[in-house]
Amino acid sequence: MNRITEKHMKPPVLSPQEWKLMELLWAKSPQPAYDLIETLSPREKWHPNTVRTMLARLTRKAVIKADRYKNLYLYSVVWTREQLVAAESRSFLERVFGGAIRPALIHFATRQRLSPRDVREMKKLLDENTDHRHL
Amino acid sequence: MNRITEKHMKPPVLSPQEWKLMELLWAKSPQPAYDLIETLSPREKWHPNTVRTMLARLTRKAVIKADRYKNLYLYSVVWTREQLVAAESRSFLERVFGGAIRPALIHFATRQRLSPRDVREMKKLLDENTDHRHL
DNA sequence: ATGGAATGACTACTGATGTAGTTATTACGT
DNA sequence: ACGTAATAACTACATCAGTAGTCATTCCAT
Repeated sequence: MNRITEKHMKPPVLSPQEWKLMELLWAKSPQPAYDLIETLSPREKWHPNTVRTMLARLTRKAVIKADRYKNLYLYSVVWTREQLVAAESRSFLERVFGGAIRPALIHFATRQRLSPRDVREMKKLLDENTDHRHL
Repeated sequence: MNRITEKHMKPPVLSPQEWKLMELLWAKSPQPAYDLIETLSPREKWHPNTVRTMLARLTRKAVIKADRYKNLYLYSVVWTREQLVAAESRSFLERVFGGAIRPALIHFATRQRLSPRDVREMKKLLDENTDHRHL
């Protein structure tokens, strides 16, 4: 199997299905294909080969790596969840909000009733991230 | 040209290139293909036929509509920008944050230094969207 | 009425994604 | 040492996105 693991690259944007697989690997890594299939076959109704194909492709794209152990591979993450979230967010902001965070924040803040606790937390975060040199 | 315009459907998720085209149509609608090509060919270096293909596909997907005028079509939007932003956001939240807005807000709020003005505005929005019946 | 430019329609090709079938390899139990 | 079950590897195929070439139609100017 191809094991290109070019580091110091930007993490890529993943497809919806790939995210589901990755969530499992972030929860526990490394894992053999078998375990992932065990989890995903019932939950997502994926054929075992489908899981294997996705693992192979993610490995080729160096999103995960595969270490041989006996007759099987142990798959592990290469990027942290945070790195991939950041990549996905950048891509999303770029497409939808022209790269600007402010309108995105506004969009999300106004889209859903937030509990007073959420609001308190958000305000705290906002304070911590205020740049007072600005303007 | 196919003119399925099934209304009362969920707006679809668009590709990055499609967003660029749509931005022009939201800025001015209707527009003939020619005008869009004029704008996009230099800016995005798209071949005229590429623009036409995208217009045809967007029309088939009922994201825009095409009204014949003489020997050409006038393209106009079917969905508001807000509706498409909402669809894209849902898809993004689903993939990356398991559908939860809170972690997304937190992610964006902590990703960038925000100006005091931004923070004031955000706090105002948060207050307006606090659901006091919560919890 | 006719020919040419503009426009639309159709076709094509590559790469990614989602899904899974088929074949080859390998490690382990007997 | 050998057969078999597990695993990996390879192949397949549809759909969509991105990009653009080619063929068909149509309107207008002469």
